[in-house]
Amino acid sequence: MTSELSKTFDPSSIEQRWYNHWEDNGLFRPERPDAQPFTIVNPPPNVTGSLHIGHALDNTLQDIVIRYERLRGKDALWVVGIDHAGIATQMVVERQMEEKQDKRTNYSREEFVQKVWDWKAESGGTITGQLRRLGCSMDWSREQFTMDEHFSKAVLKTFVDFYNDGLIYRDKRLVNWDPKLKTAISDLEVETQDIKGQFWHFKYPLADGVTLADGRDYIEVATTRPETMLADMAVAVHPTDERYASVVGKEVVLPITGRRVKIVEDEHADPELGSGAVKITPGHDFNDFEVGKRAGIAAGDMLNMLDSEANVCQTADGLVPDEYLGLHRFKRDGTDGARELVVKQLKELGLLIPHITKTKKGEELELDSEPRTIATPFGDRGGVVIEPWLTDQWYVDAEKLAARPMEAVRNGDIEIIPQSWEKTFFHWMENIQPWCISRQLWWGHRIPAWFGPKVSGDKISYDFSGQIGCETFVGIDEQDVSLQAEKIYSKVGFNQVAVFDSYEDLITSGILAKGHEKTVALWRDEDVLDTWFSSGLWPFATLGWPDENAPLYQKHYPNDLLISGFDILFFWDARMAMQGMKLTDQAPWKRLYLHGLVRAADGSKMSKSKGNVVDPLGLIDQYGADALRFFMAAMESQGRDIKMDDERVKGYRNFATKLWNATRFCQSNGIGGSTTLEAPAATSAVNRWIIGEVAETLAKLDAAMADLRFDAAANIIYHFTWDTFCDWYIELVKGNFDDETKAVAGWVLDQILVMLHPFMPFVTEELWNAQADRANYPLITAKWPEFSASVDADAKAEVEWLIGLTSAVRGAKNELGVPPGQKLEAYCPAPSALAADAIARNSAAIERLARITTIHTSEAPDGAAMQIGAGSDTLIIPLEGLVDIDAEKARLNKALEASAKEAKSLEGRLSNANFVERAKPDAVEKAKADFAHHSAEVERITAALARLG
RNA sequence: GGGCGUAUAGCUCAGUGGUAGAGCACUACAUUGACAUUGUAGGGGUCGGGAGUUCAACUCUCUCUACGCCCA
Repeated sequence: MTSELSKTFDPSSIEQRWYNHWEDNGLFRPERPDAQPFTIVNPPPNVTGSLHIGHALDNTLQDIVIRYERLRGKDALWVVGIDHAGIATQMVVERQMEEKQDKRTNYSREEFVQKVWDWKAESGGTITGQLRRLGCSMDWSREQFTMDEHFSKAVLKTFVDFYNDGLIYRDKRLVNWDPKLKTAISDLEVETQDIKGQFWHFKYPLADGVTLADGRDYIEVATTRPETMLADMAVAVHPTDERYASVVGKEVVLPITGRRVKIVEDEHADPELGSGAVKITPGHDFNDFEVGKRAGIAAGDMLNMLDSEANVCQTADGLVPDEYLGLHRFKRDGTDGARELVVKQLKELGLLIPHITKTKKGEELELDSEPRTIATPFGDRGGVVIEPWLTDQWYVDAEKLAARPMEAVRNGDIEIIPQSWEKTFFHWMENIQPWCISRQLWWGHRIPAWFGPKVSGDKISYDFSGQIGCETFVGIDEQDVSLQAEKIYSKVGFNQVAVFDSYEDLITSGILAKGHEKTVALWRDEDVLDTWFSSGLWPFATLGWPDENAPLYQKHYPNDLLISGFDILFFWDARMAMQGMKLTDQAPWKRLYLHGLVRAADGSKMSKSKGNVVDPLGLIDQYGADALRFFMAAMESQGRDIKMDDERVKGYRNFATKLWNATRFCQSNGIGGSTTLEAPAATSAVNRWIIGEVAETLAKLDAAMADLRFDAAANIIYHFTWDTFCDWYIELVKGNFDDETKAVAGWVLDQILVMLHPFMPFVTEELWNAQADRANYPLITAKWPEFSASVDADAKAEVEWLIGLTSAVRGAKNELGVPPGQKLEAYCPAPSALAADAIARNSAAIERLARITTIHTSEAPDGAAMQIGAGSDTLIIPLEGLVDIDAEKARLNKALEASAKEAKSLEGRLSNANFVERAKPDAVEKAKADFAHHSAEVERITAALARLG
C-alpha cells in the first residue's frame, strides 16, 4: 500500500521527522558485527564553532560516503566529536567576561577552567545540532570531546612516551609570541601579511677611534624595527665585504644604551643590501638568533627587552634608559612607543641618516625613513603582530616523525586525492621545523611535566626564573613523578617529595621554610598543549587507543578515508599521520581526500569582516537540506574551490520536487514499492530497456564513487532520474500500466531512491516509505541495488529508435512552425527490420509522443512534405497545406550542409594513408562508420530536396 | 624568490589524443491531465596567446599573458 503524498514537496516538513527517526532507532550505526568495517572520523569542529558553509561541504561529502557504504552493507562508522580548541575557546569565555568588566585573572585557574566547562555545557557544541539539520549520519551515541577523560589519558600517554623517546624536549629558543593572547603559537598559526612600513638608516659610532677605510667613524645599519636596537648585541658584515674587513672584531658603541658590541662576520649580511652591515638583535629576530648563535652567544645570554605584552623591560645588562621602560614596542592607539622614541633620539643625536626622495614636482625631500612594504607576521587568532620572543617551550622533534608519513605516501599506504597535493605535502614535510606545542593558556591539556631543584654535588638549588636549569620530571601523574624524583633526590639526602600544582602553590605552602629540610618540592609546568597535538590522535584515540585490544580500535583502525579541507593539511592531516604512525605503527587512514574552499558568489573568500558569509542553515531553510547537499556534491570536482551559487541550489530543490511528483504520478497509477532486489521479469522492450539503463547507471555510479568523483556521481543519478526515467520511460509507458509495467516502474523508482539516498537522504526516505509500508525496512539501512539483469541490446535499439524518431519529428515541426500537437501520418516505404518491429510494437507510444498516427510502408504521395531520419530509416511526412516548402528546403539545406561538411572532413582523414596505417583500429572503424552515416545522410537529404523541387 | 593551481558557451563548471558537454541564463513554442519548483525545441564556444610533438592536440611538451593559493 502506498500512502498519499501531498501535492507539493515541503522539505522542512519531513527533515526533522526523519532525522529523529533515524537517530532514535540507532540507524546511523546498526549492529553489523560480521560486516566489513568502513570508518571515517569527522574533523572535530571547535566547541565554539557554528556550522559554516565549509563544514556543510566537508560533512556532506563524508555523509555521502558513509551512507553509500552503509547501504552497501558495511559496518560503517562515522566518528564524531568536538575539539576543545584551546585558544579560541579561552578567547570566547574571556570576551564574555570583558563584557561584564570581569577578567580571567580575577579567578584562580581552577575557577576559570570551571567557567569554561560551564560555558561548554550551556552553549558549546551548537554545531552538533546543525550537523543534524544537514542530515549527517554520524554515530552520535559515541560522540566524543577532546577533553574527555579517556581522550585526555591518550594525550598524556603520548606526551610521556614521546618525551621518553626523545621526541619531545624543552628548549630555549625564539618562539612566535602573541603579545595579545600572551602565549606562544606554532609557525603554522602565523600569517604573514604585506603591510606598509618604513626602513630607517642609522649611524652606529665605531668605538676606540677606529675608522673605516674611507675614513668614516661610524657604520651604517638599516632596520624596519628601530626599537630592537635597545637589545642589539652585534653588527654583522659579510666575510667577503672589503669595506668592513678592517673593522671586523672591533666594536661599536650603541647610541642610547651605550652598549659596546662586536662587529662580526656572517654570511647573513648581504653586501648588496643597503650598506651591507646589519644590526643583530638575537633575542628578537629569527635570523639574528642564528647569527648570534654562530657568533658564540648562547641562547640564555641573549638580551631580552620586551615583556609578555611587548612592552619594553630592562635588559639583563641594565643599559636600557628608564624613560623606555613600560613603553609599548611601537605606536599603539595613538600613543608613541619605543620605536618612535628611538627614532626621535637618534635624530637628535644626529645619527639618523635621512631618506632623500623627490616630490612629483621634482623638489628634493628629506624623510626620516624610506617607505617600504614589509612582510609582517600576525597571529591568526589574536590578529596582532607576532613578536619573536626568547622563552622556554616544549617542542616536538617533527623531523623525526615526518619520515614515515612521507614513506607511506610514497609507497601508496596513504593515497592523497587529488594527487596534486602530494608535492605540497612533501615540500612541507621535508622542510619541517620543530613544533612548539606548549601554550600559555589555562584551557587545554595540562602538560604532564614537573620541575624540581637542580642537584649539584650534594646540594640542591631552586631556580624559579626559568626551567631549563631545573630537574625535569615527566610522568602520567604526581605519583609517577614523585617516584622518579625520589630516585634523584634521595642520593643527596632528601627522602620526602612534595608535589605542587604550580609554582605559586609551592610558595604559599611554605614548604621551603625551616622545618622541611628533608623535603624536596616539585612544581608543575603551568602550560597546556597545542590543541592540534591532541587532535592529532583523533583517528585512534576515539576508538579506544591506547588500549590496543579495544574492539573498536581492532576493527576500525586504520580508518578507510579522511576527508578534510586542504587548509588543514599541515595543521591536522600531516600531524595525524606523524603521530599516528609513531604511536600505532600504521597510517591512520588509507586515503586522504582534500577538498577546496567554498567561496562567495564573486569568488572572494568568505569572511565575517567582509560580511559575505553565506549561512548554510539559511540555505537549508530556503531550499532544503537535500538541495544544499546535492549542490555540494555536484560542485565538488577534485581540486577546485566551489563558488556559491544559490540558483544552482534552487535547481536541485527543483530536482527533488521533480522526483516527488514523479513518485506521485506513479502512485496515482497504482505503482508501489518493489519487493525484490532482483529486477521484475519484463517482456516489453521499454521495460527491458529501462532495467538495462538502471544497470548501466549503477555501474557508472559505483565507478564514480570508487574514485570519489562526487560531481560525476551526482550528475549520473540526476540525469538518470530526470532525463531517462521521467522524460522518457514514464512518457513511453503512460497510459499503459499493465502489471508488468507497474512492477518494473516500481522497481526502477526504488533503485533511484536507493542510489540517490546518499545525496538526498530526506526526500528519498520519505518517498521510500510512501511507496510501501516499510517501517521495518527503512531506506537508510536498505540494500544497495543488487540484481542480475543487464542491458538488453535489442530492447535498447528499439527504444532508442523510438526516441530518435520522436526527437526528430519534434525538432522538424518546431523548425517548420508546425504546431507540436498536430497529428500527422508518415511514410516509410522500406523500413529496416528494427523500424518495422519498433513501429509494429509501439504504435500507441508513437502516436502519443511523436504524434504520428500511422506509418505507411508505401511510397509517399507527391507534394510538400518534411523528411526526418530515425536511426538509419527515412520517414516522409506529408505536410500539404501545413507548411511552406521554402522553410522545409531551408531546414534540409542546413542539415545537408552540416552532414556534407562532416563527411568531407572524414573523407579527408580516411584518404590519408598515415591515418589509416597508424591510427588505432577502432578510431579508423569509427571514422569509416561516421563517414558512411554522413554520406547516407547527404544522399537522403539530397533526394528529399529533389522531391520538393 | 620557490612551489602549486586555474584560464572551455553570457554565468558557474565537467571533459577525452580522433574535431566539445551539463546546470543556470537566453530565444521560440506549448500548457487546466505527476510536475510552471513544468514540457518541447533552439541559438550560442577558432576550448587564454604562441610554438612544438603527432597521421590527428581542447587534451601531451615548452613558452608567454592573466588570475588565485601556499611557502620563504
